[in-house]
Amino acid sequence: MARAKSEDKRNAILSAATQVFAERGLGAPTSAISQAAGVAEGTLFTYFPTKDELINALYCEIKLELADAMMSDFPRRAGIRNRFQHVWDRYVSWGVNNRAEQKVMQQMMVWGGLTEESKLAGNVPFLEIERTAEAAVAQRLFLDRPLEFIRATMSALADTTMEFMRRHPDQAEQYRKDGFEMLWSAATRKK
Amino acid sequence: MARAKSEDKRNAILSAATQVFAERGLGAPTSAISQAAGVAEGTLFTYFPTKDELINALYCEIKLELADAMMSDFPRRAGIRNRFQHVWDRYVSWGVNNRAEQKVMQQMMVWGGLTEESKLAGNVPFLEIERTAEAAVAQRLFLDRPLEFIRATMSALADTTMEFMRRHPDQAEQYRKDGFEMLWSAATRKK
Amino acid sequence: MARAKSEDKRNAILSAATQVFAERGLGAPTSAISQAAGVAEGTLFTYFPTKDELINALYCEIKLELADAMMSDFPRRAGIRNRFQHVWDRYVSWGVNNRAEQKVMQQMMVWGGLTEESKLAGNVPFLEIERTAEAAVAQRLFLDRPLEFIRATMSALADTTMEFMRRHPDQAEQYRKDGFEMLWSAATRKK
Amino acid sequence: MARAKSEDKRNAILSAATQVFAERGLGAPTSAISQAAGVAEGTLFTYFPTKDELINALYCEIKLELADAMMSDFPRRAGIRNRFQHVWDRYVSWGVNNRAEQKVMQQMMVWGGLTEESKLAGNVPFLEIERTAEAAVAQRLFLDRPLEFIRATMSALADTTMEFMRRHPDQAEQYRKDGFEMLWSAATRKK
DNA sequence: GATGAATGAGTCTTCATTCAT
DNA sequence: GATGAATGAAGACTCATTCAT
Repeated sequence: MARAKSEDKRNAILSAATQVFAERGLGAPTSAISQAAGVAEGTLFTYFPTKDELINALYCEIKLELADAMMSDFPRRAGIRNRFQHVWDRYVSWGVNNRAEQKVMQQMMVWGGLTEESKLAGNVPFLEIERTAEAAVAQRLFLDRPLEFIRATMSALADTTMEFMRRHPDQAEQYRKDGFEMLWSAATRKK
Repeated sequence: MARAKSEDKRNAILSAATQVFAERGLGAPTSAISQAAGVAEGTLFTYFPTKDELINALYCEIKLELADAMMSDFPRRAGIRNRFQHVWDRYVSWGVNNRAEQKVMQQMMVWGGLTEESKLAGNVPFLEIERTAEAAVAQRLFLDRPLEFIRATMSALADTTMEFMRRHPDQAEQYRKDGFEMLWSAATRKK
Repeated sequence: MARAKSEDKRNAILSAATQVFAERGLGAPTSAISQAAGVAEGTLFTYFPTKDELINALYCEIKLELADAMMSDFPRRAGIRNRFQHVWDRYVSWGVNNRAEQKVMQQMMVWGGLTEESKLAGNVPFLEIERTAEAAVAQRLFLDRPLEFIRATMSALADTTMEFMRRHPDQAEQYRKDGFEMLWSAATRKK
Repeated sequence: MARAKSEDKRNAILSAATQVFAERGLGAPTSAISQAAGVAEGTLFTYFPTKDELINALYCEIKLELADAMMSDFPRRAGIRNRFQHVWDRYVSWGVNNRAEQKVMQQMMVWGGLTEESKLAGNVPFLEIERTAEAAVAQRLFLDRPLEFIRATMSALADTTMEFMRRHPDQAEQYRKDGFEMLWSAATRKK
């Protein structure tokens, strides 16, 4: 095979896309992305045949990155609360430190072009959390709600929490803790 | 005087914009909107000088409509929990019954072009809720968090709740109640 | 007849058109003109059925005004040089004091839409000058060139002269005199 | 490297613009130009980012072409009269043979969008004429008028002359000579 | 007659995608 | 594979003109 597709270039494009989309929205031109990535306009299309596929790929990529941040050192043997606490802490930290990624994520969620395939792929890395939640439901610790509902709730509370952590960096730690307490109160069964 | 600018036509355009944006995103062409509204392409621009201004106007309009739905019959004299329950019920009902509006709302929130003016105007009708929340904080019923944080949390939980009410209409009632319990648990101080 | 067309309004439109065209070129929208004239957009079209006809009418109007400035007090009985001097002085003075009109004139001359009719009508008031020139040619005082050529030359030299009078108001008088000398030297036969 | 920007294509566009503008005025649509140039509508904009910049570029181009026509074989060592005669002859010949360019030139002069930069660039090639005129003034051959005044006069007389040469091709030679005599008489000091 | 909202063809410009080099 | 010029289908917006009031 002649010159192989370069992983570096692919990453440069995804990374540029993140920055550009975060600043200008998903409507930003592909030319802005290729420029930011330091490659030619046409090159983008040898890595991603269409803009839509680029966005879908970026979605999966960010989800993977996020999963990596959330799930590394996941305390499989710890109690349920600690496992959730771990996930929560990692999630909001990631969001605060990766604002561009998080902004783009939000835009992708209201965008119309995500394929089912991408959505599914994006969820895979979070199965372990689902399993933990299932356990919590089984133990009658959590309300018996669909897992998706729990995930959506966590996600929503986390977004809000991140926003305030960013705005008030000096109280970030407090917001993170409070946020988790809110989540925990919301999710768990009252006696 | 010549034909006066018709309130009907203005509404037709805003209404068409809601449907079109909900289906195709804010990137949808203005021509699709004028067509859906049954007016000429140019007419749209006699009512809204630019697409951005149309979107901003639509934002204000929907916020107003939502406020109307939420705040009518607001039980000013009831207890705090009842007042929030009222707001919550109205909000999620509105969202379920006005999916297009709600979808467009979500898109506008991640769009980059809302003016500060629009944001301010959009918040005015919700001042009474803010005051109720202030009272709750003062009574040490709610955690002492910024009002904005409380609002954002409510908004986030409501969006999630609506989504599930729509997907499972037969359990809609249950989701609505549970959602409020979650909100209440999240917001109030534990003893 | 019901309300007659108002001469005032017609004049207001022509006057506004002069200012607007001078500032923004003949491409300026008719709406800018009607606004400047203080009439409704549609009103313009009851006085001038199309934009082209407005421009043509304006051409005639300005030519008439110019003729009036140039030919009033024309010294019919004076010598040829004095008669030309009179015309020259009046012409450049008018141009200096009516910059907008003169600017619009220049634009109309390179515009493609003047009708033959307008051009003819515009020339009528200047017949007396032509006749003077004819006399000068007959007396072998002027070179035997077409009258049009003489007029064009005068016009060209005058435009240049005006421009410099405007730029250097303190030497305006000098430029006017010199300009005439140049014209006279250019037009008359050398011995 | 990919296809390089083609000088040919750039020229085709400028050339097409000249024809189209000459026939329809500067208000002519860019689409008419790209069509006349045999390129896609979008291509025009890879060579000239806006219509205004196209017009400015065309202005510079035509001025350069004109300078080339006027200044080649310029008899630097000849007497002042001969040097002017050379310039005059070349100028009017160029104008007669390049009517479209000359027409467009006239339109550009009354257009509002020429940048100072373009105006300056357009004048550079004519510096040698300025120097000749300066010499003539120094020798007290020419009236002591600003160089710009002399240039404007020459330009004005030349435009008139060209017009008549075109209309009466059989007497073109005569008009050219007479025109120069007029210019010379106008410019030089009377004894 | 006067008004100004309504119209829709026309304008400049953008941009995802293709393809010659 | 990489490049960036070429393409042409949109898209937002303008404007001369019409016509309901």
